[in-house]
Amino acid sequence: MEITKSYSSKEAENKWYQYWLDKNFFKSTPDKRKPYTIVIPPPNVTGVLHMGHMLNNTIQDVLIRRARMLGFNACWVPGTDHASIATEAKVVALLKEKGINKTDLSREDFLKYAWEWKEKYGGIILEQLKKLGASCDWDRTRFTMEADLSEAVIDVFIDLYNKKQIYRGVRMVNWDPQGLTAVSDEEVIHKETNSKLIFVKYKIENLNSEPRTPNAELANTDYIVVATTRPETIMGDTAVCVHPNDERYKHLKGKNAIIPIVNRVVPIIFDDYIDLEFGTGALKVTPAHDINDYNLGIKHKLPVIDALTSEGKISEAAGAYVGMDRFACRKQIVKDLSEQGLVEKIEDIKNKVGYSERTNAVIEPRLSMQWFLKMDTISKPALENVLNNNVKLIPEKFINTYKHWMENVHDWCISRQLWWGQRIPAWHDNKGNTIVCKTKEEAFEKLRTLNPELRTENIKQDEDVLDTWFSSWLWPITVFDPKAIKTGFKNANEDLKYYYPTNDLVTAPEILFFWVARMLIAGYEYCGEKPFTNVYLTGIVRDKLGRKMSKSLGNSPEPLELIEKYGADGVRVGMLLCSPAGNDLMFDESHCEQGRNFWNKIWNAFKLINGWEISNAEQSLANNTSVQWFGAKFDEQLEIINEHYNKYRMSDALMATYKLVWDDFCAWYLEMIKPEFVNGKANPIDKTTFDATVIFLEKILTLLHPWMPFVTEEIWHLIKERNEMDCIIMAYWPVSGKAESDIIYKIDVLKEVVTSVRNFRQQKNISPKQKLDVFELSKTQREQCRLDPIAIKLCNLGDYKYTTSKIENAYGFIVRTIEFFIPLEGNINKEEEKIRLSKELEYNKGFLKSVQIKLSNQKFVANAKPELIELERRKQADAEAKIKAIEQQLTSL
RNA sequence: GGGAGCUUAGCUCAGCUGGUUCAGAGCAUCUGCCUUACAAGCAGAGGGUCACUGGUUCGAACCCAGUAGUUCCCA
Repeated sequence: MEITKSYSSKEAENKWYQYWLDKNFFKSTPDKRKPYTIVIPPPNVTGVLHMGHMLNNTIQDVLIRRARMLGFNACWVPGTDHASIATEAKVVALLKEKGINKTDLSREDFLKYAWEWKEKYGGIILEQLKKLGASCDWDRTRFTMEADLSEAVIDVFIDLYNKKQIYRGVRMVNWDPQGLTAVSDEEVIHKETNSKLIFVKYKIENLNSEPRTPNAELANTDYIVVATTRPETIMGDTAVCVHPNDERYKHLKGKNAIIPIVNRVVPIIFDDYIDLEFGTGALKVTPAHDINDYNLGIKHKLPVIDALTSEGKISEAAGAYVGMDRFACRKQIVKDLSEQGLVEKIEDIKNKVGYSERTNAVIEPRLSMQWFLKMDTISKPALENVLNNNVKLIPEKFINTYKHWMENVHDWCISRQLWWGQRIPAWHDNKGNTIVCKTKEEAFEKLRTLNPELRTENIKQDEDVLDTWFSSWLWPITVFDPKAIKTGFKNANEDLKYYYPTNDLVTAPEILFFWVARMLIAGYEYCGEKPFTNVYLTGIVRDKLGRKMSKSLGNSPEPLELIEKYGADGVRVGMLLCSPAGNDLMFDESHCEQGRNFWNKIWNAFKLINGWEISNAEQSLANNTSVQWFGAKFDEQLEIINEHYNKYRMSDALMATYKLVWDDFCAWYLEMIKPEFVNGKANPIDKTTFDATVIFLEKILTLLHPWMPFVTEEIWHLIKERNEMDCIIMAYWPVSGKAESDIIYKIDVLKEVVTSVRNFRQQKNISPKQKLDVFELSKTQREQCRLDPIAIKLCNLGDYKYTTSKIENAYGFIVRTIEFFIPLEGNINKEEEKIRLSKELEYNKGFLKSVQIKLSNQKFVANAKPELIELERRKQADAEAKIKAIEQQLTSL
């Protein structure tokens, strides 16, 4: 077959991906084989492929392709989640461009737009994954908001409500004033921020009429100074709090303070919650706007004044600055207080401020009515089964973090004030009754027993939708059988019973709690079984400077452009070469370049083999040896590679494969058997060796396939004509024979001899074309002489000879304990040789000494394992022999 | 403030049960080669006080304690 000079990745990628689809190779249906299952972490439906996805999905594809080759029924389920906040924000923005306000639309109309948007733009990312080579069963593609998955979510809500695990209450929540919704604790990112700490004077009511406390300095003032970073909430203050043991403020017991600006009188309260060291030791208490103040407020029965609106503006209740934005107000109020002489000083401080993960708006603690899931009991199995290793986190270091979180888990705020999502199945009547059930009709029946005059138009469904994670925590169940929530796991469909629990989950540590922990919870709750066995946590993709790659920083390469440039295979290899599990990876394009160079190398190896002419000549002893050696080497490395896979050491598995192919196969094996050129024409190769080599090539291609699916498939089909279903994607993973270590050892020695000769050439500046003779000092002609022709070929030797005595005027070197000579008259600089040999002698003497020290140490001999002592003895003997040889060479100079 | 992890060659990382002079790999660098598969390549070479200080041990990159730097998680 005519082979193109270079491999066209783009052409091959399109061709083979389509071919795999056409032949349904990604498809999985339950059968007699053992399943191997992965559910994709559903990317956000609004998302586009970024480097994190590339890493994550490449790993999944490597695992699934290898499992397929190992003979498992491999099933990788793709899909997307509906991402309430992100999607709603996108749709709102799009509508705004058209001049439409969300508030002008009915819920139904808005959802119509949202679905339109989803159909048109959603799920681009799944198409992009195909470019990467992802072998998902696309027929199984799921979306968290499709009808039956949504129904499962609603069923879960009702079920948990009936089990009294879900409750509704007024709580302090993390409010996103831009997204106009509550977000969960996990969606708040705390960032260190430079802030101003304002010291504000609060006047004390009627202090002057009382006798002054003489020994307290501060008591001489008629005000108390409060330090705050949030002066705009002053209007919501309902107390000032100090520590009961604080000498500075003892005289203020029973007094009131006057809130500046609004001149409201509030009590001064005493509580040991106060940190004496922070600020002035006096705290303004704003129950509506700080969780700690809220708790203080409950304890001291303080009123709550909500001074901010949902949009983060000053509310009517504040009584001043009404309608002003919270940050504008902060500036204005400092200015106004200064003018009134009420600001004592302003300090710069660093504090942590919460930002919304979705909108990046500063989170506002806010009191509101929300739905919560109790986490204390329901989360127990999810913790236990990680601690007892039923579910493995890889790497293990994440168990600590996981344990800590699960032991201190907070109730989960599951309601969101949005429209895009599953609407909470709760129904409220006009008398304040609430019923949780699926339909309005059902709600009517139930509510009427509480409220006999009820009319249907007085029933309103709860306005909120559920947190997106409240859908995706069911993902490993509902992708297979959405009805299983209702029917129970025992009556689940064949798919769920076959594929569940899944095998591996590959995801980012960032969502260990958001998602992984909650899937475990749901899995145990609804299937009585874990949803997956292994959780492989990838690192975060960072740039060379260690910054997280992000759109806003603009430091992320465009994944599809990388694929264009280096081929999907090159990018896959590039990503995985530097990605230890659980550790971040510093991505650099040069890794992709290395990946591309790698497929190029394989392509060329194929081209070489493919170009050979075949003869019927008998196989030479040298070729026979070479074939035997690579067979053994392959088996040896295959076991190592399998071991790396089993321990999820992906980059180690890749590197071992890389070295087997590049070093052992290309650099050594092919050079050993490569036919020589005579008169400008390559000799033919004997058929036995050729056939063995093609089998080796096929075997290394199978090892490479999970990493580089496209180039391996391309070469697979160029090797020979194949049946249309005979594709490498479905080929069997090689089985390791018993690696024959004897031949490996012998070739290792040979390699050292070859390297020594090459080194000699380099040092002496002898052209590779000039033939040299090598003498091995040997009492007997050893059996190893079958290797000699290989050495002759690899070093371009005139001859490989044996000698029983030393050769004068020759360059000498020692491999293991064998002495070699390269005679080269007039070209040996004795002084140089002496220096070189002396260095070697010195090294070996040092080595011998360290061994002797060990062996003469009574405690070592008494405590160390016998094999170890035996090893040390052998080392001693070898070193002594080597020293003797070097000394003899030195004297002969 | 509480907790966890990390620190090994210029860079990115291995080093699994403490035991070869154990200090490794890949990339990068340097030197010599356009040797009819591959310059996206071949052949060689250099490069490190294993963060620091103590301790345990016959023996420590590895175990323990402390210090520094750094990252992450939680509040």
